[in-house]
Amino acid sequence: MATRRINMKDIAREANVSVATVSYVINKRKDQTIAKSTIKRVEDAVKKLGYVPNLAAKALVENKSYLIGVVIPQTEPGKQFMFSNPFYGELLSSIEFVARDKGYHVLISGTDVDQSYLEIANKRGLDGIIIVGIHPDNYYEDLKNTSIPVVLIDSYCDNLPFFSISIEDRKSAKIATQYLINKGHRKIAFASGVITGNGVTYERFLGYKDALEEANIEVNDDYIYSGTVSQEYGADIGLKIANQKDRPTAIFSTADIIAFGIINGLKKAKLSVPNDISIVGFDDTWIARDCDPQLTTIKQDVFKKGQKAVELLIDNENITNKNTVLDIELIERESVAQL
Amino acid sequence: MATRRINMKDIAREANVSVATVSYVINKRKDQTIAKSTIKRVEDAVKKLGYVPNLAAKALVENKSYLIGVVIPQTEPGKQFMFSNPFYGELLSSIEFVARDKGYHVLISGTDVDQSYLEIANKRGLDGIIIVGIHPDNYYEDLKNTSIPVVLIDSYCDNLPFFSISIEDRKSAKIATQYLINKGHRKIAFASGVITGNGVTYERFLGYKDALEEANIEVNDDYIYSGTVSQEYGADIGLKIANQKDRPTAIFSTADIIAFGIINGLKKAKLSVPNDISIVGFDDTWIARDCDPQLTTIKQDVFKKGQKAVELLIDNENITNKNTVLDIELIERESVAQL
DNA sequence: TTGAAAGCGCTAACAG
DNA sequence: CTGTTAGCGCTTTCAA
Repeated sequence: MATRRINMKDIAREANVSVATVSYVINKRKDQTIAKSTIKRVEDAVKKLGYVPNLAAKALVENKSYLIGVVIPQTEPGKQFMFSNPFYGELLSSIEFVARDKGYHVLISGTDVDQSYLEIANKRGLDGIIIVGIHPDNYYEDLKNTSIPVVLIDSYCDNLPFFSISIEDRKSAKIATQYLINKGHRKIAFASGVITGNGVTYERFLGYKDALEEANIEVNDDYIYSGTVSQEYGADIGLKIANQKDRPTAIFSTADIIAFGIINGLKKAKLSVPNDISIVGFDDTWIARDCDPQLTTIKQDVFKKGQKAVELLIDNENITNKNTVLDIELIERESVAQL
Repeated sequence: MATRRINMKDIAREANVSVATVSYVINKRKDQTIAKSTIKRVEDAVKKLGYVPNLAAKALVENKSYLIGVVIPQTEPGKQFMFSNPFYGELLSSIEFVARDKGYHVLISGTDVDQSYLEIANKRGLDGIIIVGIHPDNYYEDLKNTSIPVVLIDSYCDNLPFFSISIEDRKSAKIATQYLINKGHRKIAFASGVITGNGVTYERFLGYKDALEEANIEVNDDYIYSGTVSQEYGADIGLKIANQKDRPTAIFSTADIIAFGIINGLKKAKLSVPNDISIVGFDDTWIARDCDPQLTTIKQDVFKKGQKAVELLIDNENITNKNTVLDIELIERESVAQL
């Protein structure tokens, strides 16, 4: 059998001090003054015996788990995380990196329809929860009844007592659309995932309309495509647009991956980007650079988004405004032509 | 301040029983016989007070964390998880799903060069570790010194005391290559990520050579492309192959995402798949279906791979052979032409 | 500058 | 069938 794990008592014995002292040394507590020599004895013992603190015990007494829960949207329960959109993978990556750097670890979960996430959160005594993307309303309802700090990423729920991190989705979409307008386009399509009231997609839809209105262009319902955030749906759109009677000359897509699909669909229909149709994407994930042509897109700082989320959870002492808004930037590449 | 969490003592008081009895009921212990009426009283109290067990306490006394660690390869520390290859996302998804179903949760980590993962594992008292992909040798060395069960996915380290899950990579690659040979191809290129001794890529390389040898085709070094597992590198290969003097007529790629890139690179060079060049991929991720043309590829059961990994960690009582080998299947689609 | 001891919430002998 | 109690490994008063 594996030998018993080394604990504080062992260190105390080895270093000829009490467990309290060991604890003080291990945690480098500033409010306790320990003799240099004692510190050294303890540290030597730790090294010699290979002591590693037991976080479960620490959690129990401190009532703090050093654990952050991240909820990732799934295509269907038990199926796949939405990593087909690279945005989520990049985000998770930055969350994990920043959390680990601060001594926290990341617990991931998919969503189950029947089981509330709250139970997991409470069982584990999570120190914070990061919810990515849109979820059913009752999901958020549940979460209201907890004292665990929650950060919503890419979800607009102003009335809820959660932190949120977002970009100016509406303005970003407006900028993207205006860019197209400035390039001489007036027949501009909108391509996105499902448009729901509390999601980024709706905001971006509003921004799209803002730009059109300001330019006195009427919104044409035939130019609105809304489905799933996938290259598959994008390819669908591409095909449909190619065969549309009064075809748009440009498309604003709310995700690079959709834009990517559109390009493929268009190619299949022998249309070329940007010669026949221009397109602007969103996110600036690696896909934008791997498209042919490379995608002009709205870049958001994914790393910062994850980083900020973790910081909000960990150092949320004196946060005044619960809503953090990050900057965006339009990256010009090759997918838009001047009309 | 948040009110104190409900604990067993509260339930015991409410239900007029002892904490031991509460524990027995909560855990539905078969070895204890409890009066129906008592059970009901306890369950009612649990519901009334909204009791949720504290896993940290349970972990402390049981010496069991119900936590499984998953190590995902990263492009660089602090950069991104390798989710640009959809395979990893799908795998993680299935691991999380199966684990949760069994009452375990999943802790994810990237890899740090300087800090051993072992420390995290020990601190958390992980019940199991799943290592995905290839890592530096010292990574595995560290892990040998732990009593935590380890499952290696897609890594060949026979001499190490770990479980492993794999497919017959060598045979799979041979099947793929033979398929190409049977279609009349003799100039067959090999495209992969870095080829290292303990990785799947090397095995697949061997399988590729096996098939060639059996067909008396000499291995041509000019046909071996080895770089990173990315669409970007694939696009590179595509371009290079297009301009190659004695161009191959077919390519076997060890990852769909590379194959996908190759197709794009080839297209850019005005070559068409499969008319000019045939290609077989590997994994059967969503990318294979989203390619144009759709990719003929080796399908591996990613869900089962994740599921098996979790099962090995949790129910590893009487496992006889440490190496689990899963089946594969060649999926015929549109990317290969008869010569 | 250090240590004794209580207790975090839970499980598991063991006793009744 | 149910309760008492001793820890699990750690932090933290409080006392020395």
